[in-house]
Amino acid sequence: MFEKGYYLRNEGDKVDNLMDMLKEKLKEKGYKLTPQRRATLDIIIDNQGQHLNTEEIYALVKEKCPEIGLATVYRTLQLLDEMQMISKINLDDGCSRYELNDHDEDHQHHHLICESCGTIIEVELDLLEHLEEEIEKNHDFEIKDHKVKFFGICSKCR
Amino acid sequence: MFEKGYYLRNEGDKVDNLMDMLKEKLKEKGYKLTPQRRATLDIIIDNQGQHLNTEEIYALVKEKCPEIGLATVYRTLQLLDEMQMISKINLDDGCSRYELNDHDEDHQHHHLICESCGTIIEVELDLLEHLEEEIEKNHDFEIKDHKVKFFGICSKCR
DNA sequence: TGTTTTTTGTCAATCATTTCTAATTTTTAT
DNA sequence: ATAAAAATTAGAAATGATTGACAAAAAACA
Ligand SMILES: [Zn+2]
Ligand SMILES: [Zn+2]
Ligand SMILES: [Zn+2]
Ligand SMILES: [Zn+2]
Repeated sequence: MFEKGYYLRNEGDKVDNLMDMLKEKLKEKGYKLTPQRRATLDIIIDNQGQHLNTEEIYALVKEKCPEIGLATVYRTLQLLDEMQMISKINLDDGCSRYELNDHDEDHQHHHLICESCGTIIEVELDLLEHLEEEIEKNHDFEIKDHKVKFFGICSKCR
Repeated sequence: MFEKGYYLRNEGDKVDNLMDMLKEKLKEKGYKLTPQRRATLDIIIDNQGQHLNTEEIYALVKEKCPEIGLATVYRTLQLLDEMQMISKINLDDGCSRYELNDHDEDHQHHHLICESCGTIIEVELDLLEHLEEEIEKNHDFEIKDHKVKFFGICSKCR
């Protein structure tokens, strides 16, 4: 179900694997894996689960790659999104956030957002697949992707 | 399950009903139902199902209320959202869109967005309630609201 | 090596949204 | 009713995330 070579043997392999995946995807479109692009993906991998926004990513990338420009980070994030390495998340807080894509198709996750403290809890929703089948039948609509957010109050805030 | 007086006898009653509802909600918070606020809600009611953005709403409101300023429309939409008369929709097209809330709690709808032609299809998802119960148990998270979007290709675009 | 293509950094422009301010309307107190 | 206080508004300016322009740098090509 997944390309050969993408099974991980240990944690260290993970970055290499994702980087190789990116390299391949870029090559398909005639793009190159530059140090800036490498550094940006590195930061997102290192901060998995963090839902960083562009400025935060920029600040972190700058530590390893001080000459990088903000526009490059914007361009790179857009590219990584197109290559489906990352996903853009909108929390209605006035900026775009990003997270590493889970390349295991069985485990797409979604977000519980606490309206009190802002905490983001990740939740896996396999159940949504049944819903999708139903919708595809009823509306003759071919579903490619979905975004689901739940708003409420987390356990700490009660 | 719903306050007395909010059952509709005919179509004409609908606007009055929603307007009364708004008036009450505003009064609770010490706000007033001004002509500008009235005109803005009117337009949203008249264009139910349209998912208008702020500029579009501004243009339509201006026809009936030419002296209104764009900033007032922004403020009013924010207020109507707070009062839960309307909902903000984000389709990642660079602007906020709004739609009238369905005040029948059994029929919250969600959106199928065609990635080819941009058509928005509305779909009712009662099934999501089971999911919510599950999540509330598993994550000890009190769900107040949710936003669900499905992306794909509509029947016309295939 | 010289030429072309891609990518980058800087800086300016864009554009949705918010803030500021003085004027207007509404409410409240006298 | 009249004056002071509070809320709301229009219009202009400011903000802030994102994008575009462009010349320089890096990489691929011949
Ligand atoms: Zn919380
Ligand atoms: Zn996440
Ligand atoms: Zn379509
Ligand atoms: Zn809708």
